[in-house]
Amino acid sequence: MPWTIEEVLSLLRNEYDVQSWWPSSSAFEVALGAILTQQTRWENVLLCLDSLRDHGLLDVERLAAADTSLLEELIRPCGFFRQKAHRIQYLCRHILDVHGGETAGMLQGGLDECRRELMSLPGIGPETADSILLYGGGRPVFVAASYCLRVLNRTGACSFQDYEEVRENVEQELGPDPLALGDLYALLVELAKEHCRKQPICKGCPLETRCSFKVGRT
DNA sequence: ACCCAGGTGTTTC
DNA sequence: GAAACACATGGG
Repeated sequence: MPWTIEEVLSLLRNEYDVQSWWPSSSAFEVALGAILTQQTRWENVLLCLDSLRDHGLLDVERLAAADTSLLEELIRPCGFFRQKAHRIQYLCRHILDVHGGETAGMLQGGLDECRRELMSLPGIGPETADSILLYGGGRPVFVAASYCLRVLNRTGACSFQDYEEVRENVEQELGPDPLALGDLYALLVELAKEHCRKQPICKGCPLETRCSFKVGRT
C-alpha cells in the first residue's frame, strides 16, 4: 500500500521539529539565504548573513551599492562566492528598479507570474524561487527538491518525476496551506540529513517499513 | 584524500 | 533532450 502525502507529513511531524526551520526577519533576508544556501550547508549561510548584518548590508539599497569585492569576501564561506555575489546584487537592482525596493511587493502578485519573474533572474531556478515565495512570501508553493522527490517516489506518495508535476501534485494534495507545504519540505530535508545521506540503506528511518532504498546523487 | 551540501547555467553528445 | 561539467568553501 502506498503512502499518501498527508501520511508522510503527519508521520514526519511526529519525528522532527521544524518550527523555526527558516529563521528570518524579512522577506529580503529569506531571498539572500535562498541564494547563499545553494549547494551549501545552512550553518555557513547563517555565518555569512551575520557578517552581512555586521556590515549593515542586510538592506536592498546598500547591498546593491556595495563594493562587489567586499561582498564576495563576506560570503566566501558559502562557496561559489563570485557567482553568488553577482546573483545577489542583480536581485537587489531588480527589486529597486521594478519594485521600488520592496521585496515583499515582488512576492505579492499572481503566483505563476511571480515564479516566472523570479526564475527569469540569473541564478534563481525553481528551488530558489519557490523557497523565496514560500518562506519569504508565505505563498502556497512546494519546493520539489530532488531528495524530496526521491522519498515521495519511494514511499509511493507521489509517482511523478518532473519538478513541476511533483510540485503541483503536492500542492493539490495538501491544499494551499503554506504551513503544511513549508513543513513538508523542511521535514524531508531533515529526514535526508539524518538518514538518507549517512548510510546506503535507511536504517532507523521513520519511513523504513515501506521505504528502504539506496541513495543516489542528488 | 575523498565525498558532499537546503542548485543553477553552460556545454556536449 | 539527457548527461557532464563548472562554480568553491568547509565539514565529515
